[in-house]
Amino acid sequence: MRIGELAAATGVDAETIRYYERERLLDAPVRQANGYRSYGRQQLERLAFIRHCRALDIPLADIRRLIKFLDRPGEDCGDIDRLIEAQLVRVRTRLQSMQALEKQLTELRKSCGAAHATTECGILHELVAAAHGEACICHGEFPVTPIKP
Amino acid sequence: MRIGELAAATGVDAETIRYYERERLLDAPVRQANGYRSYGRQQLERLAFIRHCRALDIPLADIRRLIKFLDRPGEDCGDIDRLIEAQLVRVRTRLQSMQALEKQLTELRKSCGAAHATTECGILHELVAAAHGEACICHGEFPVTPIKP
DNA sequence: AGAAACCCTGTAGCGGCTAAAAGGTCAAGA
DNA sequence: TCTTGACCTTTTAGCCGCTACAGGGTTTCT
Repeated sequence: MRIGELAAATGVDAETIRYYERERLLDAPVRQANGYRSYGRQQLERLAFIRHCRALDIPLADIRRLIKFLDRPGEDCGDIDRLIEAQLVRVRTRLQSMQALEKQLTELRKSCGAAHATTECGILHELVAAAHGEACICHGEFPVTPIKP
Repeated sequence: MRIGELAAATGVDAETIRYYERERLLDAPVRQANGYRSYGRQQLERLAFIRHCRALDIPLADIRRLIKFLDRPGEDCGDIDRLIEAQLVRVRTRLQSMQALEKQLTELRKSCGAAHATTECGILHELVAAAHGEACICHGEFPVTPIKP
């Protein structure tokens, strides 16, 4: 299997496959006489494994660790468990901030009334309000108080 | 106000402030005799505006556009409306994929039973299953079917 | 024979910072 | 006065996970 065929079989761009090789997630494959990469079923399965992990948004560094577990089995499963747990925590954290964001933007959009000149735009006014230190639906951590003169 | 004071007043790293200047989100400030940057209240408010937009995850390119609206008011508000709408769409899309991810990882974590050798690790088995083309909770788009020999 | 489709390597770009290197400036303390 | 240390300056490179060239070689189709 050449790289293009592997790409077609997995839906992974050929450039990305070469990138994974550079990043040592895939072993360097055998080369044909002309220098073309040649892949077998094992490499295809490993690539599918990588993409599956990526679909779970697991970082490449963690995938490298998981691959080590695959290659050297019989070791402690707890590390894998912790790795997945950490990923779940990351995802949940981002999920929460995304939810907050969605709420804030929905609120913000409401404030655009019928007016059509930017001077009267509720959205812009709402956004600028933060800069004046007014109470703001989105952004509380660092209220910007005017500097003493 | 020197850059460190502006940083302290807004909670924005001084490096980030210089970065915003390079990216032309902040105007180049007046310099003191010694070459130090000197900021006034206007710059502080602009920085707060930028950070507020960033808290809404609005990309820097869009923030540049919003700043233009601030500087040249009286124009069409519809553009602002569309910009925020687009941001809301982006956020909602990501929110949905985050939710799917959370579900998948929660499922995956369940599959780690009491076994503690990696050979028996349910998580690893589940992850590898994708590579064998088995039905998989997470990853359906490109089922990896073995290559014909 | 020539065009199109594939492959190779190496390098640079994306966004939004963050950090480090290598130096200049200034106020307070020994 | 000298030194320490906190600040400031610039330029440059790194992070992540790709993606997209440029500039070549090879193979396949017509």
